[in-house]
Amino acid sequence: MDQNTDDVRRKRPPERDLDAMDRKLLGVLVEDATTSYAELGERVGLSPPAAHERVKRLRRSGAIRRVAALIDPEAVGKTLLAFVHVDTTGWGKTQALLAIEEYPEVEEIHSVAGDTCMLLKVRTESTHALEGLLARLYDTPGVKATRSYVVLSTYLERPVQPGTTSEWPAVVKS
Amino acid sequence: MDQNTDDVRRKRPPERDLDAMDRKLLGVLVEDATTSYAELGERVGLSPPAAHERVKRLRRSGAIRRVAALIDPEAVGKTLLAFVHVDTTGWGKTQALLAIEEYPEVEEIHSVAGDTCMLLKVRTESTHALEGLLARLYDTPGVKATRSYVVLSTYLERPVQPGTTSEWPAVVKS
DNA sequence: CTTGCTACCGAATTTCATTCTGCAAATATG
DNA sequence: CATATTTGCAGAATGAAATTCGGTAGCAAG
Repeated sequence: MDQNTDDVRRKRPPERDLDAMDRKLLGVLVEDATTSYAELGERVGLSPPAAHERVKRLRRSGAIRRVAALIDPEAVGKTLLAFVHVDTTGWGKTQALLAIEEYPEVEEIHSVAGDTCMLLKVRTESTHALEGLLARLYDTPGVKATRSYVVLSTYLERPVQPGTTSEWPAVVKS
Repeated sequence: MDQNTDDVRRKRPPERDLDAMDRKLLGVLVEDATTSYAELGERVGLSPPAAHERVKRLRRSGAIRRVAALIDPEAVGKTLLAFVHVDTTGWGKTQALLAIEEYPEVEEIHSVAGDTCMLLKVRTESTHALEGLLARLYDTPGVKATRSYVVLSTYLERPVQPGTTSEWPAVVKS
């Protein structure tokens, strides 16, 4: 086998679909990724090495993007959360978008269908800092207008859930 | 000095402010929480036990809420993301809110200031599933109206960042 | 029936998290 | 100013966990 440097993962995406066992593993790891493989295996009915093997595959396949420490925004002074709708002059990878990506207060950037173009999730230390961000936005070429929704309380905020088997009964058989 | 029951850290929240070193540690752990303490220490200029000690404190103090596996939504079939504005009849911990919290598609619930009451971030497998969720919302007591913004592309999506020292020069001296 | 492959288990190995023991600087105390 | 007291850290020792290593059962293809 010549092949370029034993580069194993010749095909990333088609790494087979997730089965119920994978979902269970993801369910545990989403809640607490520090769970030992011993306990992990016990929780889903697998030996530690088997659990490890599957988790390794989930990481390689990209189903698990990464493992991250989730920070309390308050602890780092980010006390203000807001959603900002932005109207721009163009679509796609515009100059405005490239600029906005660099702003550290911005956590999310989506283009949306509706009466606006872009939707930002931003976190700042104060209303004053938010004003500063908005000022920068209006100075950004391509930004026409913005509309902000300041969050008063957050009742729920959780990462992507794996979902249960019962949720996808209508799978396309192809 | 009477000591109240050896209770060391008598107060959880005021566990001292984060210094630059803590920020650096958080910066690394937000990107990859599987980093070993050896490498972690090397990256920030600390011995493995010292790094461990500080991270332990960050966990205890709540600055690190938890460590989680971040899942690729596509991998679990959640191909559709939308933000849903909801107008309700009341405020705060209403009956509607309690019901919505149970919907597995809902990732975030915020109450916001603006021309709406609540803002949801929801992820479903299809437009059809979104319709199902909206139907459930309208059946929920207290829900008056909804307005949805369907996400076409996501350009940026990252967890809470620790921020750099240079970002808070205007700290209140008290 | 044989071969090749996949997913698993139990045991062995190695790596790393965690603990322990001073030590030094900072801070408080007299 | 001198002396306790505390805090944060490094190096070594310990223990637990990740990871590796055969070996086996189930299954599809030849």
